[in-house]
Amino acid sequence: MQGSIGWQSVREEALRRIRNRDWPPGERIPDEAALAAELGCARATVNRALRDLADSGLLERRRRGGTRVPLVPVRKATFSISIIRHDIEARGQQPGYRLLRDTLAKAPDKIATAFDASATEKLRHVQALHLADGAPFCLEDRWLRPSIAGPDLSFETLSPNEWLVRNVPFAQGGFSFLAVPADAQTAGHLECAEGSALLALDRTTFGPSMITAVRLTYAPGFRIEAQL
Amino acid sequence: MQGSIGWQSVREEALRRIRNRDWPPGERIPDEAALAAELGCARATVNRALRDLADSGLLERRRRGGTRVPLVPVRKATFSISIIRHDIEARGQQPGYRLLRDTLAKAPDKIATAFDASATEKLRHVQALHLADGAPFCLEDRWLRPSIAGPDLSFETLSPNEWLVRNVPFAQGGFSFLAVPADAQTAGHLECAEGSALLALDRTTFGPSMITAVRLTYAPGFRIEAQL
DNA sequence: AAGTGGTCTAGACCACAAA
DNA sequence: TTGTGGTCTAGACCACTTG
Repeated sequence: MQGSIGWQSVREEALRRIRNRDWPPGERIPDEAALAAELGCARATVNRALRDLADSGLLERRRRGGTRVPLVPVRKATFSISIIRHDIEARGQQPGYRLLRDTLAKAPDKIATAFDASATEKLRHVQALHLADGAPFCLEDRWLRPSIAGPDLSFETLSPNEWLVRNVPFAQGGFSFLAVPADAQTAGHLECAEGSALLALDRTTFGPSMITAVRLTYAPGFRIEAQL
Repeated sequence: MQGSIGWQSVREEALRRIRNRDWPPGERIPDEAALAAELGCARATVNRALRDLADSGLLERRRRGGTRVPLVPVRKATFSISIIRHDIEARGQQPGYRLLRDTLAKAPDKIATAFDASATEKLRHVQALHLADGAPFCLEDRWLRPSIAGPDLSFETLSPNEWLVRNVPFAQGGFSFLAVPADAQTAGHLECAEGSALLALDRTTFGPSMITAVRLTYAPGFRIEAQL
């Protein structure tokens, strides 16, 4: 190795050796000190490079056990979630928005349980449609703890999605993707046939206690894409 | 800050200040040298912590521009993709496998184009069913370049998924999630109603040239889950 | 022009797990 | 026990980009 220094160069060289089977799957590779000597850089630089590869699942590292090329690599993919309007703009389309419903209502058991809400407590239930170039893009069906977003906060022009991202950021949560058949109401809003297979994203957000639960149901044809 | 040292402690302290609005969205935070002095550690340690938060989308960093709490945080989630059998085992279920089809055939245009295959070239077409506790879990529908997996390689007992992960690792590729209605054949294999909404994962893998394209169609109820 | 993050270095100590 | 990665430190230079 003689190319320009830098931990990224070290990573690329290591990646080359992995793909090239110079370092076969299951085998230990030279330790950091040896690589540093061979490549003419500090051990910390090698460490940074190998740690990065390990984070990507292309290497396994263990104290005292050394670094190995895994027999079965676990590739990791990442995708970003933020403001729906930005996603639409990123597709080169004109975003639109329409509030469909904004009421206080008793949530279904599943939701109420997640909120740890009492049997009679009402939650704010908001439904809104996001549009791309005027066509339905995504149906937002959200339950909100009223103490987070009081009645004086209107979602007429600003979607709950965007308000929350801007005002209740940095919270914890979980999410899951699933496929759902379009029910009559959803089919109407998304202008598709009832029973259509739709991609949905369920998401919960909580700080000290539950803040919001939302299902985003996307119009037919929508894909979540990523690179390996 | 007096807790045990370590870059993770610095990250937690920074995270606390972000969530606590000590560092409000849009504002610049103290530079690395200042934080290092305040927290009583080296600048490199602060750097490691803040870089980690920036990688998660919780901070924005720019040379000369300083570090800021973003107005609209972009949360990043990661999920792993590897061997289907392992996923089933991780759910605490007994994995099973059945080969349904293994032929040489002309691929549909969309696939053939991805392979850059000539009009008459045939590709290996494999269909297999993955089972969890004996029930259908996932239908694997794969096209393979024959030069990668010759006819002497049988997929009777080893799924193409697993063979590829073990023998053609470290390749590049892309993938996407989508929802599809179950066609008659898929419904039969997955033992669900025709037209059911199913989660599918399309994936392409290529090295110097296209290696394989696969669609994994999951049984009803399957979810991809992740934490924020 | 100058301030800030990005990175490298050389050395050190520690934690962990394999031998 | 001992070798390996994990991390910290103090100092240095550089790259970018903002004012």
